[in-house]
Amino acid sequence: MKANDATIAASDAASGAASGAVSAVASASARARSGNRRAGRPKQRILSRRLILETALALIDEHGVEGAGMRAIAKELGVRPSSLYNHVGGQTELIAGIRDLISERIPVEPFETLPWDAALEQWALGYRLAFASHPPTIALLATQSLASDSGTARMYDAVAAALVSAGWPEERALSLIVAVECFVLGAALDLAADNDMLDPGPRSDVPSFSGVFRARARALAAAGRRNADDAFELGLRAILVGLRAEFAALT
Amino acid sequence: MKANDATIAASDAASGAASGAVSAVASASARARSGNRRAGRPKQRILSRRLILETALALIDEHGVEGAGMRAIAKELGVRPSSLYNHVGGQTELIAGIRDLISERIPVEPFETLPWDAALEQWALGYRLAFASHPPTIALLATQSLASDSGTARMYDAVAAALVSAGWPEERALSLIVAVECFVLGAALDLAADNDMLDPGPRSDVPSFSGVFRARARALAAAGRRNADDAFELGLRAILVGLRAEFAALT
DNA sequence: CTTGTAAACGAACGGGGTTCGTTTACCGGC
DNA sequence: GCCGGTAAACGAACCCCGTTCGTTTACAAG
Repeated sequence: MKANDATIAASDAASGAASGAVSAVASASARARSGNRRAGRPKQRILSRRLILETALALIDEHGVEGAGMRAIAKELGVRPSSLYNHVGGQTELIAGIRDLISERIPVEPFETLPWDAALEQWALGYRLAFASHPPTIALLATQSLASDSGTARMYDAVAAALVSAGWPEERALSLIVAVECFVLGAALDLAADNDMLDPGPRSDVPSFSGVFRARARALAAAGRRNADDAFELGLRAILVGLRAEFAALT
Repeated sequence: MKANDATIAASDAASGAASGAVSAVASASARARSGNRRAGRPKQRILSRRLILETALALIDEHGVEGAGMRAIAKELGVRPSSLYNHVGGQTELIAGIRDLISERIPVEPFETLPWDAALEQWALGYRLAFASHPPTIALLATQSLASDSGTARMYDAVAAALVSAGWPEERALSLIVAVECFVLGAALDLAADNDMLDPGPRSDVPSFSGVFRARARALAAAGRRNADDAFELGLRAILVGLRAEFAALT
């Protein structure tokens, strides 16, 4: 027993009576409660794996990947960091969970109705968009293996089934998927970077680079388009043209 | 003055006399000296910016990106962490330096002799290879802006000059470069991942995925090729086919 | 010889992920 | 209806990290 138990119990009783007033700032997703909670299992569950993952994702979107550490998530949920470990195994497992959360939002329905090449295009667009909404996760996704990542596996399954039934040989389908995925992930990284991350500035030792940079900036500004989008569309179109040619050469 | 100054001085004198025996494990690149060095400027320089960067890169290659922190670099060099800050501004600057080190090794000579499409292919191969040798840096590179990154800018300059003089419109050259780069970086990430990171294992809920995974594994094992290489070659070929078509449509 | 600066050390600081023991609530069996 | 086991919170550590700051020494310039 510690000396300040009385104080804690008192403050907890107060928060129990007037909890509405104390946690008045509670937002749509459970916000931090300023009143301390005393040790022991709470009367009603506070955390869940799902809630933790979604809070983490929200924090990433708000403050970037540095603002979404274990301690930050706990703070956002009005909880001690150690409590999180009752629901998730650790940070790497948490990251895997977040990735799954995002992967599930990539639509694969196009493969059910469209021809393989058009569906592939839609898939690439959706894939990039899903991660574009959460830029900082891309590096994490890319870094970490997705061994038992069920959501992502299911996505691959849908794509693979469509490609095979469209006529692609079984042993080539996965490389095709991975190739497109490489481009999409690279494009997502590009999207996460600063829009003028390539700006050579006033340097004079790279005239050709400065020239094409400014020429593109002018052209895209006139059309009201973003740099990254232009490159993505160009690349995706090129890949699809090439894949169609490859497919035609199969028969 | 602290209480244990005598001890430190004594141990230092000993290492001065028998330093050869103490640091017998010194490898080709300066390895850690086990004998303590006393405070104060050393008689001959120990560190330099270049040495730190190269040590960091070597450590990344050996132990991955987690084994290449400030403290680890210092240990490898037989130096205290704080000493590094006399030569590099911090970790982010250090990462930028490493990236520059790698970028400089991507050959751009092909653009001087080959036609634009063949040169682009060689460039992509060299680009991927340069980062493939240092997998963990890819995520770092992708994460961090390369504003005043001179080495990389010079690389872009060479590529841009060749494309424009080959007939590509100035305002499209950069998007072309970025598109190819997206694919290459994505492929490099793929290369950094586990070779069987996609292995669905014994799951039964993703039959098509399991099917194409095993079919590819069998086919590539028979041919003695790596998964990532197959996808990269397929994708690069496709992109080049598409870009040639785009180029032909220009005129 | 003095003075300034460069380059090392060593002790801290703040913040991160994680672990472990404690406390309390609930749930299922005697 | 008690009673033990388990779940879920707390809180206090632990160790690692990047970084800063003051100190100490070597050397070079006036």
